[in-house]
Amino acid sequence: MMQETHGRYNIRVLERAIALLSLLSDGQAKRLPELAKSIELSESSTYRLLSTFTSHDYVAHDKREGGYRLGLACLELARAYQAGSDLRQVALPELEALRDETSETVHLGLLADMDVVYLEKLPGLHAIGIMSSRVGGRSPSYCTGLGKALLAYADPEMVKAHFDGRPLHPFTSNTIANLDELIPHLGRIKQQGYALDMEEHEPEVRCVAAPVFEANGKVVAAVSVSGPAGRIKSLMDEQDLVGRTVRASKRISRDLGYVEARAAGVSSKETAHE
Amino acid sequence: MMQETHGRYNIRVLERAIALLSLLSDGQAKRLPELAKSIELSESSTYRLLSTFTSHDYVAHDKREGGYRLGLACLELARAYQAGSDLRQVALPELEALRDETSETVHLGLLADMDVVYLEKLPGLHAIGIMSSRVGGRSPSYCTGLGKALLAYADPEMVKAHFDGRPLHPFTSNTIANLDELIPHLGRIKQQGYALDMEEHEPEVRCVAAPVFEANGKVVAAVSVSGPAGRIKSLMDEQDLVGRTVRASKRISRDLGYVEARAAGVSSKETAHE
DNA sequence: GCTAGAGTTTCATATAGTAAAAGCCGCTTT
DNA sequence: AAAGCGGCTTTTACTATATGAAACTCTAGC
Repeated sequence: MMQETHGRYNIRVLERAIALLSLLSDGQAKRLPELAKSIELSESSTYRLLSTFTSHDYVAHDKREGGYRLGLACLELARAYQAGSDLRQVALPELEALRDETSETVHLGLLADMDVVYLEKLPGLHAIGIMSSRVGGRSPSYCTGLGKALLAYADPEMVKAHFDGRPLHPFTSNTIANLDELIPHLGRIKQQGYALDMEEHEPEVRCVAAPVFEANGKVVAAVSVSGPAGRIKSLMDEQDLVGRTVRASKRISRDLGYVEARAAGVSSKETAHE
Repeated sequence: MMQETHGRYNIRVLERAIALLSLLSDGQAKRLPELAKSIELSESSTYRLLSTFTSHDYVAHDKREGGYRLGLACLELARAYQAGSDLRQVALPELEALRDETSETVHLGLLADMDVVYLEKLPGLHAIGIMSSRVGGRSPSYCTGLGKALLAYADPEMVKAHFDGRPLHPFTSNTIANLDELIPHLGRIKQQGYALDMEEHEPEVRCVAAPVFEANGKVVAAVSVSGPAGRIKSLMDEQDLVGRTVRASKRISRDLGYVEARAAGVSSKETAHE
């Protein structure tokens, strides 16, 4: 009657159970009393939640240093999620081709709560451990190639509403840390059909990104190629990196059932480009 | 009073909720009536479970083809699990070094229900998409390098009990598909400290694997290098692949706090080899 | 050996998950 | 079109079951 966490007719215990998983999602082992306090539940009840999770390996009790952590079943869930993802299945061959063409790191990502979440990462040949992104991990959207490509096609009102008031942290001197600048910038990205990240998140790292459309015409994901500023610049100048990236994203879109230019009037207003 | 699913004092709803996730873990989208039938719950209650999961993105409702799938939160959980895993953190640099030395695919895995589960995979330079293993995925243990290295150090009674009666599928003509052969074979692996997979799971694919010990002396994982039979043979003959693999696994063990030869009598019987 | 703090179990009570039933789409069928 | 169907959503009344308090165990530290 006060804290309407989410949804409308959800099951309480499950909500709390999920809250527990979220608490454990920072990777730190946590003790029972702390967890109980955090989800505002008695220790005995919290114990039973953890216990249930533990017997299914979603949570593990760390004998060594005490406390609870996430368990192996979490990994297995993710593999299952990926196995069931049409998008990933369809995109993978194109991503591999793009990586092979460029030798740079290729990402597939989507927007979740206005953050970028990485769905797939194919490390470039030279970039073994240097890129910090991880599949399932998040990055800010307003200052990354993937993020901007996705924001450009999101509902502008939603974008404004989300970032309004929220400070845009200027990671580098190139970061567009101002909503009034960002909005028209996104407009331009939508016009041209691709986004660039000119060292806006990390110095010396640049990136080219393009949106992926699903059959209903919505943008569901984006593809990017990123690497050291110098090499990305060369690839853009000499190898048509932008074109390659856009073409890869279009092939994925096509394989998802998207048809680019719907010709005549099936319904009244389609492809309302600008 | 009849079906004691697991544990002793677990929370019913959570058990059912977890059962739902398991059902969805084959990647196929499933419809409400089917799910309800499978977990033996009314559709309305099943709906509320799914609904709760959905509002937290653990489950997604597939508009296109109908039915429910796993959601994005599953991916994010896995990333969190990996972030919190000491083992993975410690092992990663060594795995990278091993991959760079050999240019072949390197795996880190552990035993779960007598199967191998992959914790990490670093694809070899030449083996882009050819190896089917995925992080979080499973493989049989009795016919893989990782699996045999792990089984060799597991409780022999457990191993026997698990495989007894269960047919060992002969994937290739080299597969040890017989428990009476397998047990002594595992004994030899334990003696020599490493395992070989001589095309026992897939033809033309060989593998060298070695166990990783944690501080308390238990084997928690294993490391492997695998690739095409010819290249693996060359690496073994000319580059001491076995030695490299064993040394990498020992470095990881050391970094986990394991001390190889405990000298004098702390307790009565330590390092009870054989 | 004693204390403290984490983890575990028990039990009575009321909360909250349950099934049934009815309503709501978006299909296909007639 | 209208009717029928199947998957999904919402409501309601009932009671199974999750809950907190309290008692208990276990380990580690003083």
